[in-house]
Parts: sequence; structure tokens; C-alpha cells
Amino acid sequence: MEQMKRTHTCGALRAADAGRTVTLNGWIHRLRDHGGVHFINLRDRYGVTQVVIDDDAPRELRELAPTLRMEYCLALEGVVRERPEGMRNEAMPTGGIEVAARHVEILSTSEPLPFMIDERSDARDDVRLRYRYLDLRTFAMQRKIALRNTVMQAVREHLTTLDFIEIETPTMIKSTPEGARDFLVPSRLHPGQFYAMPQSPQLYKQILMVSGFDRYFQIAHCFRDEDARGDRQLEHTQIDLEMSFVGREDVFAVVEGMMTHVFRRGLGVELETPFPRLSHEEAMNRFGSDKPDLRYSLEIQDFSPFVEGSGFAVFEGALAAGGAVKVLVVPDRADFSRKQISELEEVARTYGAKGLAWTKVSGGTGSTPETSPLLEGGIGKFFTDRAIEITRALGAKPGDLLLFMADQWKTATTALGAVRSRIGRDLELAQPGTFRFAWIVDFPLFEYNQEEKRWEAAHHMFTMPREEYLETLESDPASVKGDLYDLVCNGFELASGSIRIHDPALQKRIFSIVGFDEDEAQRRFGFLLEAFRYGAPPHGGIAPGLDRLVMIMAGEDSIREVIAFPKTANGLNPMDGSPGPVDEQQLADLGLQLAPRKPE
RNA sequence: GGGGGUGUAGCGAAGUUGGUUAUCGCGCCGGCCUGUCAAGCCGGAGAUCGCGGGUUCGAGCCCCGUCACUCCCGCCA
Repeated sequence: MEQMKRTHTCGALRAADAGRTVTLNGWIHRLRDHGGVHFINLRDRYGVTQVVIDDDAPRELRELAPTLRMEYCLALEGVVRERPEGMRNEAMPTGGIEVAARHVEILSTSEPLPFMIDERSDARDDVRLRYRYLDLRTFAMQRKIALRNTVMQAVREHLTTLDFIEIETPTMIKSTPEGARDFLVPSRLHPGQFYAMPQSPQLYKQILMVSGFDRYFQIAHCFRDEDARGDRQLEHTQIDLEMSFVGREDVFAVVEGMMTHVFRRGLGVELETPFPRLSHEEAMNRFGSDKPDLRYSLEIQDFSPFVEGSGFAVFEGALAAGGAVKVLVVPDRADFSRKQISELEEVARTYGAKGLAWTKVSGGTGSTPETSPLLEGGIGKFFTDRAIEITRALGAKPGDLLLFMADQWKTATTALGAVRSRIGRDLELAQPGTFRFAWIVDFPLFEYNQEEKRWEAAHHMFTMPREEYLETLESDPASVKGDLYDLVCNGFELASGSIRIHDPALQKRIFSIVGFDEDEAQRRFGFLLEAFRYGAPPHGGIAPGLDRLVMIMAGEDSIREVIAFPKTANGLNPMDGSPGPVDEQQLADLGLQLAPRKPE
């Protein structure tokens, strides 16, 4: 290799290099044989350079040329020359030159590939993952993995500048209750005992605050044994951070600064700060989601003022039962077919809705009976006499489609929110390449678990209640808002965090509301509670998901596209074959025995 | 755990109401071609139609089961 080490990368040479003798290393991206003149597109991370083997090449090279195949790994030496007029390739950065090869060494041959190394190749995910090392050779994947690196570097730069310290925490920890299912690691030295893989470094970063590292961060791997999704893997990476002596605005400022830096460095995009803030309740009411896509408006509105006296039993019944009636005005979509509407209804049904009512605005924009807006079709007949008032209040105009949802508030908003998302996606309302961030704040601190008939923490048990609810924690848990915040972008939850409880007495009250007795709390989190007895500073933090961040920046809709070696939705890795069985002896060493697969 | 979509040659796809030898593009192999750059032209090989069962005179197509990929609900503090 000493002789044939590259002098340039495959993306480096320009017309100014004409005349130089260079050595390139790379893979054969394309081969074109014109019966005497051979063109090789040689590729590496940095680009593609055209190499020519023609009549002027040494004889042994002309003999070697026909034996070359795609993806052979080569070292070659040649002379750079400017391409003749009319033979330049404007689409390639190196398209003004070519390298006339004098010597080619085959470093490695390649079998025919399962799929082409090409942006246009559209192999199924399992094939791509089975041969991930080939998939990663494409410029598209190289760009995304490189972007991920840029993002990580930018995060470290920015946080380090702000005096944050990167500290690693263990990847084998104590299993804690609640939250996601833990991945467990059996202990050989202590048979029957298990470590857990962290779902996040939560407890450790809080303890680091007690230790006086008032600004901590870590690019941390987190593990959750739950069903995966396009934006969720069994293992993912978080930009975990925590600060002492702060309120949520301090956390927001750090994250806004970090995102600004990351987008500037990664994409050359300037973000507008501060990001807008929306209460959880407002987000639900206006967008039917706690992670709304704000790239398009299409807001949900309250329809309940128009229900009384309409004679439409479904709506009146929903209100009488303490529920809500919501409406979505879809501009200029009165042309939606019954089939399209019933597809939207199906979307709503998956979220527990019983149906989706609709009507269309027709008529004119005047205020006389002949010229005024009309509500036609669907449930329009129940609201005929109030059409002017309704369309004015909703800002609806002739040609608009109105979609209604009547149910319990949560069902009505989430189901209509799902319809909103579906319409946004189908009509491509979101402009690609735009990024709309928002903070979602004031989440409920507790959620009632219907099945187990008890209150549980909506986020986690260390979240600080908003100050104004401290009096009513026990008497009215449902109304308590936590000092909890999510960062959302383009319809994805990008980060989640909170101000934590640092007062053991308050922590005790929370435990007791979620039915955690003293003993259990001690057994589970004793080490944290103990640490808090020694001068715990007020603190809070947040954890942006690195995979989702890079995914959004890359314009992808699955985090698999920005993880070098992801797993499938089923938790399998088609490349290494994991998960797989282990030897009897390995089990025996751990004191484990497999249960029979199917009990019947 | 539940629902939808998909699975046909190495890759991507077509395949009508169930009917003869399963089609096309790329790739692969061979040949031609001296300026291409997704090169072109000619020829060729390559398929237990994901797997298992069933219905039928006959199944890529219909039914049941199963596996995989994917999207969604649940789940994911």
C-alpha cells in the first residue's frame, strides 16, 4: 500500500490540477467500455472522479481493464487532464477533468452486488439492513451519517462553551419501576440478580446535580423494551442535559441556543428564537396533538356554541355527557369525495372516535338569503338557519369542507388531530425544508389509570408541580400542571424535560399520591432520596433525541435513516442476526433456565 | 397484543375474471462498439411466485395458518 497511497480524494481534483500525476483510492462506481476506451467512475466518501484507460495506456493496463467489475476496490495512478470541450460533465464537481490511468492495482475484488450503490436503488428495508455496509456506501447515507456527526460536534461545541461538562453514566444500572419495560442484564456474580439498561440517565444526572456539576450533558444511549416505530427504536441516542439553579426559561434558552448552533452548522439554516410556547391544553385544543406540526395552520375550533337547539342528537348528547364538539375547517376541499371523507373517518376511529361528521360550505359570501353561505350535505341540514353565523365564526367560506368530532374532550381532540395530520400529509401542506419549533408547556402532572384505579405520574415522579398547584396536589390531582415541557418540531416530539423536585418532603407527597409507600420508594430510589438529604440544589433538564433531530434535519421520516446500524420495527438486526440464542453453558453461568415456549 | 399495506429472478416492478412455456427494466454472463458519464446495440443465463396447508380438473391470483418488511392503535414515565 505504501506505493499506491492516495494523493487526492475522488472529489478533490479540478481543472487547476491538470498535468499532475496523482494517485487515487476508491471503489468502482460505474464502468463504461467503448471497445477500446474504458471509463471508470471511481468513488470514495468525497466524490466521484472519471478515470480513463485508452489507447495511450500501458498494454498491461489495457489488458486489465476488461476484467474490472463494479465495486472493486482500487488504487490507481494517472495524470490529470482537462476534458476536451463538449465532454465535460457539469453535474459532477470533478466533471471538468479526468485521470488518464497509467497503473491500476486491484486492492479487492467484489462479487456482484445484491443491489446497486445508487441513490435510485430502492431495495426493501430488510435487504438494505441485511447488507447495511453496502447501503452505507451510498452518498445519501454517507451524507446523513456525516450530518449526524456534525450535529454531535456542534452540540459538544455549544454546550462546552456554556460550561457544560460531559459525563458518562453507567449502561448497567438498577431496574426502576414505571415507565417503559427495561432491558435486563443478568448478573453472573450474583445469580438471580439483574442490571437494567438505562431508559435514560435520569437518576444519575440528578445525582450529578447534588454532586455540584451544575451543568452536565451526555450524548447517551438509551434503551426501552417497547414496540418500535419509524421514530422509535429499541435503543436510541439522547442529548441528555441537566442544570442546577434554573427555571424552565433557563433550560429553554440553552436548548434554543443549541438548536440554533446545530442548524447553522449542520444545514446553514437560521432558526428564529425564542421558539413559540403553547400550553398542552392549547396545543390539544388547536391542533389535537401534544406534538403539533406547525408548518401548516389548519386549526381545530370549538363548535359547542352552535350545538344547543340544533336538534342534532349526537352533538347535543356529547355535550350533555360533559364532552366536546370540535370542528376542523378544511379550506377549498368541498370537493372531497364521500370515499375520501370515510377514509378520514377510519383514521378517527383508530383513535377511538365513533364517527366523523361533515358538511360543505356552498353559496355566496353575502348576507342576504340569496347570496349567503350555505351548509350543504352531511349534517348541514341541522344548522341551516345559523349558516351565516357559523361560517363567520369559523372563518369558513364557500368551497370549504367542515369536519366535526363529538366525544369526550380528549378523544374528540386527538381523533380530529389525527385527521388534521392525515390531511396535512395527503395534501402536502408542510413545505419541505422548513422547521417549525415550539415549546409545549404545562402538561398535567398526573394521569388517572382507569384499569388500576389510581393516579400515576404523566411524565416521571420527580417532576415539580407548578407552584400554584402546591396547595391542591392531593385534593385535585387532575388539575395539577407540572413544570414539564416538550420541544416539538414538524410534528415530532424532539425533547422532553422538566424542573425536578429537590425537596424530600414534596417528593414524599408525590409518592403518596401515586400510591408509592415509603418502603417501596426507599427500595427503588433510596439512593436518590438519600442523596437529596445532603443539600440538593434546585435543578431541571431536558433530553433532545439525537436520532429524531438528525432525521428532521435530513428530511427523513424514519430514524433508521440516520442510524448506522438500526434494527427493524420488529427489533431484529438482519445483518448480525440479533437477537439470537445462546449456549446452554452461558445460561448456566448466569443461573438461568429457559421457560417452555408455549405453555399449552 | 390488535388492525392495514407489502412479499413474484441478485434488485425494483407487471401479471386481467383462476387457464398453455410467468413479463419488463436494472444488474449478471458472452459478443459488438474509440468519448461515455444512469453509455448504446445484439445474444444468453437466472424464479420451488416468502413458507406451510387447503379449495379446484387447474392457483402467482381464492381460503386458512405462519414468517418477514412497513404504517397505525395499544405500549413508549
